[in-house]
Amino acid sequence: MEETLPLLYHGCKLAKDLEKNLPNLVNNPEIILKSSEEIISVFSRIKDKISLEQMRGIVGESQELQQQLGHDIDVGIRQWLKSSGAVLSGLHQVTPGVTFHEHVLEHESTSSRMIKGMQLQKEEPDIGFRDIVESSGGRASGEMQLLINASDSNRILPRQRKRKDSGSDKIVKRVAAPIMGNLELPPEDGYTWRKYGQKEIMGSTYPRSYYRCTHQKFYDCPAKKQVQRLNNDPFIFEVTYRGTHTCHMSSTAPSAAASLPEQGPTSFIDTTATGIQLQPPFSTSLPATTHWLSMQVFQDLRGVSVRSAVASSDTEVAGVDSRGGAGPSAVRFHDYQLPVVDMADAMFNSNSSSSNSMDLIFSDHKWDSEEKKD
DNA sequence: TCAATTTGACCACT
DNA sequence: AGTGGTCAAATTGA
Repeated sequence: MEETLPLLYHGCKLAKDLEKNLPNLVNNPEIILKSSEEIISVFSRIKDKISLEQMRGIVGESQELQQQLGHDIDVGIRQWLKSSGAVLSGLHQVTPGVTFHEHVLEHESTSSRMIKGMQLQKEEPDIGFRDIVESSGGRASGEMQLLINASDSNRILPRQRKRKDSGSDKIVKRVAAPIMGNLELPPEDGYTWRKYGQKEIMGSTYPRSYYRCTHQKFYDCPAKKQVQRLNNDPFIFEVTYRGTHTCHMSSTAPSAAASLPEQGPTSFIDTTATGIQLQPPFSTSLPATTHWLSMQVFQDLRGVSVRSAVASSDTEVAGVDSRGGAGPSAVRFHDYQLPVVDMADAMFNSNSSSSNSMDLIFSDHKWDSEEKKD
């Protein structure tokens, strides 16, 4: 963990340098792109390291340094949030996200699968969730099919139920609860989900919630997820993903998302003719006309999520959801992501002389080389 | 009015 | 028989 702190400072310095030189780089998108990629790479490494440390912490090691790091970042982020009008409330101790992957093996009991299949993310700088999924031979979600026993087919049933999907891959993630807003709500992951059930689980203090993709009806999207709080830490959600989103594949589908939750934090910046388009680490179900900047990098660092105070472009979060921000899902979405204009303004708006947002974010740190230029 | 959530019941699975 | 996943009617809210 000790080595993470200098890395974090390094990443912050890179971001600050970019901000400082931005006026000179307006006509050099290539340099901006390269610099941005470098920043992302650094923070990605930090995230991986912290996730690994967090995993170790869960199994018993000290989290003092993480808390110290978290405090340092948290102070700056809180100031920034205040400056950008975000609502801050209910701050509590959170633990940065821990990523697991479970490749389910057949003919094993659920509990044994949970233990045997769980893989700690490798401590390699740039390995993403996608790598883990692919290397484990993840299968398509088409396996989530309706199976009816031959003997059952003769029975007169009031309704047909899908067979429990015990054989398909599932991905288990542990994510920190949002530190703001409704703590009862599960963390957002960029997709819109519809809750279809809740169940008390034996041995669990908290009930398990069942969600399926909002677009299941229209696009036959089989993606599902289960969300459950941990017994010993109610601020950590264990999210189990099943099935792969197919809703974004349809030409008429509302999203053109390229990466799935299962495919992990392959964050990148895509500069387009219209400006900067940032790809949320856990994909997006956003229409192409909406540009968002995920706060995942910060959330993964500290378990921080942000409620956007700006409502522009907030409709059609899922494209099909004509109710836009009316539904709880959409509301939760805003707990998680910011419109890119806000974040871009915060990070790159060199004209904001009165309030330098980047300085607010990292105000508690002394930069090792340069003082802030007025 | 319509979509999302809640919740009791049903049913697959072990 | 117990547990967990899903269904669907009822309820809620915009």
